Amino acid sequence: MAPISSKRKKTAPTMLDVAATAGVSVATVSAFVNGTVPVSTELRGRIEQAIRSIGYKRNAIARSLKMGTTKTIGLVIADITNPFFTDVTSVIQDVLHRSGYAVMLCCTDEDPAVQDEQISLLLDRMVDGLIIAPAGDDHALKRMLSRADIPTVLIDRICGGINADAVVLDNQRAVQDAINYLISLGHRRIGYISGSLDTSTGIGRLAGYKAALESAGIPISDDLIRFGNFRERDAYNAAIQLLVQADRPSALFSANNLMVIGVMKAIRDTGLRCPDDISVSSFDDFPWADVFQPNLTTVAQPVQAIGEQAARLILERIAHRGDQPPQRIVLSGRLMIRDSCRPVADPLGS
Amino acid sequence: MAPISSKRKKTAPTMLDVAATAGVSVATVSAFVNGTVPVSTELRGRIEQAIRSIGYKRNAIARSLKMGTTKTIGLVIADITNPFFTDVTSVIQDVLHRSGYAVMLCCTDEDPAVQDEQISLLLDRMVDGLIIAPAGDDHALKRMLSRADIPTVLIDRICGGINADAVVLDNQRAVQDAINYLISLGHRRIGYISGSLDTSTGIGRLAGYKAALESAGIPISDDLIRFGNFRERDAYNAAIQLLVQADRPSALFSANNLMVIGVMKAIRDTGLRCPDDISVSSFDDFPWADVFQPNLTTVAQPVQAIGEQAARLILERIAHRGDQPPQRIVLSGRLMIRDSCRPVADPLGS
DNA sequence: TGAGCTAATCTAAACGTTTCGATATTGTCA
DNA sequence: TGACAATATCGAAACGTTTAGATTAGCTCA
Repeated sequence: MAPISSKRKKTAPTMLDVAATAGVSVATVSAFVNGTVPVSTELRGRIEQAIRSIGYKRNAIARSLKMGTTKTIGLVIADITNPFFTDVTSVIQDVLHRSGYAVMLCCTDEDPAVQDEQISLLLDRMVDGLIIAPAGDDHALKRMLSRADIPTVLIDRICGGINADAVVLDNQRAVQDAINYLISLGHRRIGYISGSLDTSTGIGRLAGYKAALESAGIPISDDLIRFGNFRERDAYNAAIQLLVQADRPSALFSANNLMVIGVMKAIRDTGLRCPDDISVSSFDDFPWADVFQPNLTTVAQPVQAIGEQAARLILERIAHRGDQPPQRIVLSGRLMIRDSCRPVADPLGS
Repeated sequence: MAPISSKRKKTAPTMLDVAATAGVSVATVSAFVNGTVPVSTELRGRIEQAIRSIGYKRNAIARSLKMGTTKTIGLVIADITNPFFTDVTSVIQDVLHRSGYAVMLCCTDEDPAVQDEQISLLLDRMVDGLIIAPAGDDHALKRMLSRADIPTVLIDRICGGINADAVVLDNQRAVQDAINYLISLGHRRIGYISGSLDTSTGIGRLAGYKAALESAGIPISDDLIRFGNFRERDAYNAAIQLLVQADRPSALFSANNLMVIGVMKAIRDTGLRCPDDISVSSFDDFPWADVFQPNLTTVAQPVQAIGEQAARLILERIAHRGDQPPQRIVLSGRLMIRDSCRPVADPLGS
């Protein structure tokens, strides 16, 4: 007898198979597998044996369909290549896995259009919750979220009109501290490489810069503010513009980690040296910041706490849905003073 | 009339609802939504209208159950915090999304036990394929994979006994080139901070080191080889050991990016300076390597190509299952010479 | 005019679970 | 001994799709 087909469609064993070989009903198998209802030791043994012998594994898809829950969280960030998001992702992933949740990762590349697409993809797949670092202040996003009515927590950035839990930094205060430090070193012409003002972080950080100058009585000049859109390349161009000015700034602050690389390249390419010729500081810390020169003075974000809080919030929100009003958790940055900033040269040598 | 329940269980609209409001059967709706079978313009209009009016979205879970495919790929890596994996993840993510696949991310933290757990999680969720950078050479992993019979591609590392597609680097040659470069600068005592020999990368890179020394006629000394297990902290300790030796090495090579941070910290903490007192080179490049001092000489991996090939292989394997024998793609590293390595000091001043 | 086609639509059975309500099997007590 | 719980088990109906096969309507052509 020839085999029916050489390409046997190997179907994974199901509960039905287990039930058959153990001589019980599928309801009993289900009860045993999930421990929802007591099963006699007799049957328990037979089922256990059957499961082992045919190598049964519960099908999570079928379960999801029936239960209406996928035990999966969608994580939407701008760029997995950015160490800040990487660190946060790492801890979120860790915490959620420990609670039995899987994480679906999506990167928006700071583009609201692809963000909408990605979120739609996650919604289709019926994720139980969404953790989003929103790119831009997008209507489509708001509509989708309010429509889908899904537990959501915003991280890093908030978004007007989205009434969700959020964990963010006190960006204004953090930058203000950093700029105050520069001012305390005698800097008056401080260049600022800003992120996009479509994000709450871009706005908050710039506000911190302005507040610091203002309270020190230093006039705010648009000549000293350039936009790097949180990208290295744009920041490079922005920094070049500031550096070739006749009266160039004595210090530069970059509103995130990606941009400070561009800033340093610009400094190198204009033949300047940091910190000798110009001081530099930036938002976001690096693990190598205190080994490679110049040791950057940065604003470190509490990435561990951000990730933990985000994971906690989404789990709570899933457990209790709309019982409580949205929470907003505001954390503080920490100024890490190293040696990329020098006191401003005193022409009088006093 | 009081409402039945104030907590209306808002159920998402289904195909049945669409069918009802459009006055057609669900089969027709399905045909329209998927474009599998021609539908008259008349009904097409009615269905389109109905979908818009009740805000219908196809339920991907139900679809997956029926179709046996989730359009999801599991990505299993050691550590999302490592820039190498981050870069590769980013491009894999990108390519797969473009093909309509979602990516589920799991981190093993280099621990075979959690690796098994994570893969089991992914298998439960019926991912259509797996891209793995295996941690260790694990039986449980092999058993799971051969049992599950799922399209798999290995990246970065291979694993004896797993007969899957793979995209790896020619680690031996890459390290050999780097060590040859050090030798060409006159170095004879070259310290090596190795990764774990449970991984093919750990083995291949160490082999490169040894091969280079051997072909230069330099004796291989165990005193110059220490294990950093691909972690910063372990590498720090390993480097300290090498640096406090009476006859300390004149150059150090680190087998990955995480470890070289530890190495640099060790150099700093023993009061030495790179490259003046000691030369340093390492596997894996950094985006900032040419702006911060010392500008590290590194072996850059073609991360873009690795990610693209991995994504391509998994898609092909999903499309054609077991038709073709497993492919192994071997890419080459590139030595990026900067200035963390100096010619060895010549005591005779010749 | 009606047999034979084609094309569009529908009916109903899966996919692999969970779970409600029903049934069978005990043991307890009046 | 019969009524009544208390338990353990089972049967079958969902969950929201896809799709094979049946049905219907509209043609063509002998």
